[in-house]
Amino acid sequence: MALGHAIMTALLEDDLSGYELAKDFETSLGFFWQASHQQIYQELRKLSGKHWLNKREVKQRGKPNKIVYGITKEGREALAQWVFSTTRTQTAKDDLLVKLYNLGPDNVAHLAGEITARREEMMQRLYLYEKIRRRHYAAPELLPTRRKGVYLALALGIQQGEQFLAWCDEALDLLAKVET
Amino acid sequence: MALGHAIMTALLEDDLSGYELAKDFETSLGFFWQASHQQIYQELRKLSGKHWLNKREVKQRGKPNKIVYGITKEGREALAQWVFSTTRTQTAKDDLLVKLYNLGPDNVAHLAGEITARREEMMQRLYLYEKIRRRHYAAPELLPTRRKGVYLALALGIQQGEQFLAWCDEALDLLAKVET
DNA sequence: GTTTACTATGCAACATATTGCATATCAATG
DNA sequence: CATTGATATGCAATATGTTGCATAGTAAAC
Repeated sequence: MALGHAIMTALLEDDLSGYELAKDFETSLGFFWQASHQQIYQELRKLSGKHWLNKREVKQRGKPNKIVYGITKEGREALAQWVFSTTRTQTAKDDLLVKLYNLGPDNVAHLAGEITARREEMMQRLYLYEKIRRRHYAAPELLPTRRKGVYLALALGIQQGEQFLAWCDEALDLLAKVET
Repeated sequence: MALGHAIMTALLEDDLSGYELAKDFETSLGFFWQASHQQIYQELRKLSGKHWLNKREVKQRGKPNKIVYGITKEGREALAQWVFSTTRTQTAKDDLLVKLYNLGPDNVAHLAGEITARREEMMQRLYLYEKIRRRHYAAPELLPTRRKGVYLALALGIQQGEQFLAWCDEALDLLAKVET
């Protein structure tokens, strides 16, 4: 049950509501783990049922009230234990690559379009993550331990992202020479 | 329903049984799309129910008989259409990165171990994929169109893999300096 | 003052994926 | 001749994830 652990990880430093978590999962930790709000709300109820999270309602002005969750001592312990569990190697599924196996004169243009769109998307993500790195992770060796872990995740995201951009260029180049 | 399309893609050139598909999905196309045999058998029945695949039993000596599936004309058409469907951006979930967010003096050693194991795994995959590239995709520009697509998928796998190795080294280096 | 957008949470149905088990043939090992 | 391992397919239960919809408050735009 990794989603639960991802959520608890996100709650290590700040207490957050489901809505805020869902937004976070679109950025930051969400670079490595995505989840929709439906999943998050369900999981939050499960986790607080296990007493791994506690909740409290926060009244707001100008906005609907929210339910803010925090990680409990039991939660922290469960999370710490989970880190030691053996992880099955990641899944890594990507429609685009399956589609590429079906490359043909009729769909080159479409696939080139998809690759271009992905490239754009990745550029935007990279911009965001580079900004975070420059601001908070400029000197990784000097960071407190936990932050070093976050830095490494970020570094992988950035490096893979840059790699992906280079691949997009190579792919678009090759596709441009395909006869339609 | 991308699993079905991945299966049909695998059947584009050869007719295969569920068992053979499951093995294939551990290598080659499985680099980009993984599925267990249970999933594959179920999906095969669904697909032949839709007449996108046909099946025939093949009697074997020294082994149990097998059911071999082939893609039908309707299947090819559905697959060709699917390529034009818009793909939601990939999910990309990885426990290891979530775990890294939990880096601490108590678990550095364990996480370094996990990274080392991943590195090993990737080395083996890379060896396999480099071999395939050298043998079949040495001159990408000269390949027939469909093969160019396969080449690009392979190239991405290789490049991301090499990138990952470099990251592992960086990570292990940084983790080695963490006080336990 | 009505529409649009953002905040905030939730249900229900369905699709997909995982886990554990069951079955059966045959080859090779010991 | 009993065990192990590879081939080959399948069921059932559970877990996880997606899609579509519903509700409701408030702010800002038009």
